[in-house]
Amino acid sequence: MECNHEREHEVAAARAAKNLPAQNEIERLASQFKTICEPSRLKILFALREGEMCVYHIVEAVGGNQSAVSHQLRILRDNRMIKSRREGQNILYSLADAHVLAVLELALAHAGCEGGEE
Amino acid sequence: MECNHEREHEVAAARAAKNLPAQNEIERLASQFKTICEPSRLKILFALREGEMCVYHIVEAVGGNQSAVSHQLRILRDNRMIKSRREGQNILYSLADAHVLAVLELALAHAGCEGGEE
DNA sequence: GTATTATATGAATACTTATTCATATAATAA
DNA sequence: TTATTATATGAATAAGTATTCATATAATAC
Repeated sequence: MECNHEREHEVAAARAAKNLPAQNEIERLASQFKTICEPSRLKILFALREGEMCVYHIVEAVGGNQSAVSHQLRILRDNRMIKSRREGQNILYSLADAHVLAVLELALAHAGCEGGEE
Repeated sequence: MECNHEREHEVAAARAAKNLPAQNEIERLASQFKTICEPSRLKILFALREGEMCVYHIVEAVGGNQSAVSHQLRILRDNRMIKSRREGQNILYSLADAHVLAVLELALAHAGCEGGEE
């Protein structure tokens, strides 16, 4: 493989290699996306748009069983998508910050426009 | 599990359930994020910021072997993140549209601010 | 103290997916 | 036609991960 392209493309390739984000930044990005690439976890995030909720109510809102939801909450929390605080016997979860929502809404808008109106 | 919270929280849960995006929309979102949650694929997308490139140059820019890159290009293309056109023996790839870049840049900005300056 | 309720978590299983290797296709050159 | 170059792809393997089940922790009530 030696590629018979114009030099223009070669330059783009060299610049691309040089302008790639650092490996650790790429990996951080990847794990952020990995955190929100599962329907079960996306549902939790969308549910938390309504505000702080305990595990029981999250389960009610998104379906599934308590153990599965708890595991997913853990993953979301470890990846800083959500935060939690204890209140008596309950643990209340909420979105970590506005950025999370921003990415979701942006992607939602993108997904929505595949119908053709653009 | 019966939850001893104020009625306020119950209402949030009910609204959350009602306001969840439709299941098929959730799944479409999930697969979009799944498409970009792998470092190898993220690198390809970032590389293509510089413009159209053939497979050989993409391999040069992101590393790895040709087969692996081709497989990832396929996944990116099937999920409409990139598009391709043939030019002689080469296949030139490019970003599908500006939305892709927008999500990446937004996430990149988010990732960048964990250092503390917010 | 014991009982109950809310949540978390380790381990096992099942599912998904990335990567590699070998080979196929498709364009071009001779 | 055959040879070469660029890219794609099926199959196998290996790595990752979601879900379930059973159990643990932690707060509260008795």
